[in-house]
Amino acid sequence: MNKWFGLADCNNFYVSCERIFSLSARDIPVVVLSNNDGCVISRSQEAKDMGIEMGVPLHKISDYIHKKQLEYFSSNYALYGDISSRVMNCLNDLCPAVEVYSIDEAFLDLSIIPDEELYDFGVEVKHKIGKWTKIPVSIGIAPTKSLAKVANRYAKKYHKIEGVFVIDSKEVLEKVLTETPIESVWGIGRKHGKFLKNHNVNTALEFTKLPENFIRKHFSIVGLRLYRELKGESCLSLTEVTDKKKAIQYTRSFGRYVNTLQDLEEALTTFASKCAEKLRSQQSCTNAVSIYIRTNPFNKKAQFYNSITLNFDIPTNSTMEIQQKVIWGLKQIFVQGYDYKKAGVCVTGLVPNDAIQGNLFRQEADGKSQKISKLMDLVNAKFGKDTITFAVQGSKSNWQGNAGKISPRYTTFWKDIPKVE
DNA sequence: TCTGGGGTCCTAGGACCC
DNA sequence: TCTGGGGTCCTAGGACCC
Repeated sequence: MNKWFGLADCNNFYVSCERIFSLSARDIPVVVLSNNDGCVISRSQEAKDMGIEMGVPLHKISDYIHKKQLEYFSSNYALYGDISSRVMNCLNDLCPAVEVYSIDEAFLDLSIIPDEELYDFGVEVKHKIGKWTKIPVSIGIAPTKSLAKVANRYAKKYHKIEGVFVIDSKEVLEKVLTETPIESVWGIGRKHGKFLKNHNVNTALEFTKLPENFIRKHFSIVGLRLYRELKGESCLSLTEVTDKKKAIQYTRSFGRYVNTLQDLEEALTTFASKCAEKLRSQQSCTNAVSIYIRTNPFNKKAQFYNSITLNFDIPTNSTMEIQQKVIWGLKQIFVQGYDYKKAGVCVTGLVPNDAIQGNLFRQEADGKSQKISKLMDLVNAKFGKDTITFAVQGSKSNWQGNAGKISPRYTTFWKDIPKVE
């Protein structure tokens, strides 16, 4: 039996989510912006055709917006997360095995599908997902994960109508690799792309023709695996169960400049609380918390960056304990006189709740703050996020980011559910 | 005026031990 | 004062991903 991997990838995912509910967004070019309405992170096909690049800042496309040639949305992760899980549920219903790879992508194990039925199977999956969720999906199918990625890109680029492409012969493989620029191969980033081009390697095919010694010499084990996968040898298997996260962070740019210790403290304790919530939801505790604050590198004013990492005697996921460390740490790194633009909290050294080593020299971690955290989770789950927060987190008004045009939480918040009248 | 956020994996190098 | 080699663990930083 041959091994077959599929890669299902939602087209222009965030824009497609917005278009489910916003009829007016269906007929004109649309983009979705990053947090804080900073830059473009998703584009409709029409927006791509206009020449709008991924990652351009809002102010560079404001002309189009003023002239009403382009519509934009602030990002709405509650919506995208919910639509994503619907798409993934469909894939789980339709496919033998699924690995959710990102919010808009999943690898499929299609080895049990007979070779001659792969293409039709892909088309069927695509149609059903379109029908059930209204999200357009492209599917690439090939003998390795890396080649399924290549096939997917090829489907999007050259077979838009059907949206499915199978690499099922040596001839097809050669043709597709010839037409795949090296820098668009999964795992080849900017640095490696440049290096390869300097060595006259411009396509994926040329990469596979390099001698193995060259790969070993200039790339890590990751590059070697990619090399073999592109030649058709499967090195990456499907992983269906996702491990717990090994680090959790929460960082944000501020909506305006912040220069007081108090505002930074409000922001960082809010971020700390988000990290603690995420820790509890995956039943982990953290050994250390890092925080940083920084000015805006894009302006010409004096720049400042500082960070600190603090360890816990006993791993914790209590909001209060993490906040206390953060407040103490901030006092160490804060310097008056700068315009701060961004800050972040990161918890690392995560361990499962049930594997915590006690510290002989300290009493069992304060059970009270654990109980308070749990209670807050319950209340916030029932009445909506941030129903209860700690006073130290303040009112957010001085630092919270901009989200000028966020769509309603159509599918995850009772008040926002569309009504049919 | 206005430029995102959250991850993973790998490697090199230092500290430490025997 | 000189002097070896092998191993582990941890961390910082790089590269990449979506």
